[in-house]
Amino acid sequence: MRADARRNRQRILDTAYDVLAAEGVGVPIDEIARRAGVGAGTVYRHFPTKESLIEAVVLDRIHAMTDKARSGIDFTAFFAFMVEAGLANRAIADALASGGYQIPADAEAALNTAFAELLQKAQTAETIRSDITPDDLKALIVGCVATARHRGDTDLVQIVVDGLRP
Amino acid sequence: MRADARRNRQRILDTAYDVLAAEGVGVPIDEIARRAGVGAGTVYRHFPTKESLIEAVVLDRIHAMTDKARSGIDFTAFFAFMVEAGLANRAIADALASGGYQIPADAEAALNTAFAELLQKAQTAETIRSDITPDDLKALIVGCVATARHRGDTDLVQIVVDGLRP
DNA sequence: CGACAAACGGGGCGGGCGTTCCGTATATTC
DNA sequence: GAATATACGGAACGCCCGCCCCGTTTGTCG
Repeated sequence: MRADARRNRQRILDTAYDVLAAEGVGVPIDEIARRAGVGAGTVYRHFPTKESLIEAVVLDRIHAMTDKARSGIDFTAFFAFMVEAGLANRAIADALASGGYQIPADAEAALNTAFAELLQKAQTAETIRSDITPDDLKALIVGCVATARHRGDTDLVQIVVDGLRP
Repeated sequence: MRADARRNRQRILDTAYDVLAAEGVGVPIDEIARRAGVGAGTVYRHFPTKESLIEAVVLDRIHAMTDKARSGIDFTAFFAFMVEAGLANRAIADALASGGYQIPADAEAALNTAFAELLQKAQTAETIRSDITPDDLKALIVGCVATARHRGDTDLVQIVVDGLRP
């Protein structure tokens, strides 16, 4: 692979990350190309469809979330972290909420596992109600992101966390 | 106004209600026109823009919500009713969540007042934490709709309601 | 029934956006 | 430095959708 090609690929990824986080998945490819200082054709050479570009960007965030869940973080803090991530990154929120973009199965499975372990630990420690499932939590996070976006802050997340106590 | 014009106007409104509820605001006007059995031109004669048609449909729902709030309903039931309404009607959910479509000021004010009174009563009766504002509640409803849509049911709403107790 | 205004329908226009194409430029190799 | 493969940019294409236009139809009224 030529050096300029590799450089451009990285520039596109970095720019796409910023623009998608700020604007969400509705942003035109031309806009990402313009801000990255390349032509639209160059974007399409590296990522065959718009969807594949978004997938590449989202995948990186999924990995970050998985790492966070495995880092020994406390459950409540992780919940807050996820909501912050959704609030800061419209593309992530869209991808999680609508399910329109499918994440590679192994990456999603890894996140799910790390996620379930964290929940299990919190339930064993009786911090969280035992009748909550990982799927429940994902749905609640999606809801908290919507709430936080509507309000502009994450203050109300505490209410949901309170409701999760045994 | 000619009889056929009035009939068509009503058909368009009824159809738009169904289609918007099912598909959300992204649905093309042509689709609404087709299902109503009229041409697109006819839709635009009655409603000068797409936005004005959506507004007309949403306004009707706002009135229904206001009536419900004034009906002496119990707070928790009203909360559930609002979430159900958002779940059943994507256009309502979009309109509430994004704020992209502005509702006539008097209709919105009436809903807000009825809403605040209901909350006030619940707080006086010590059913709901006293530090919650009407705006907080609206944001939480938006979040519950997102959660419910993601899950397909409203089971998790109880968690938020639990978190609202004093 | 006839005349006229009102309403209808759907083809068409314009703008936006995803995607492709190709003439040009540049990195690499010898 | 020449030859070649690789990559670049942005014009162009096709599709979708909101909105408009106008020839045709239909309701209304004397």
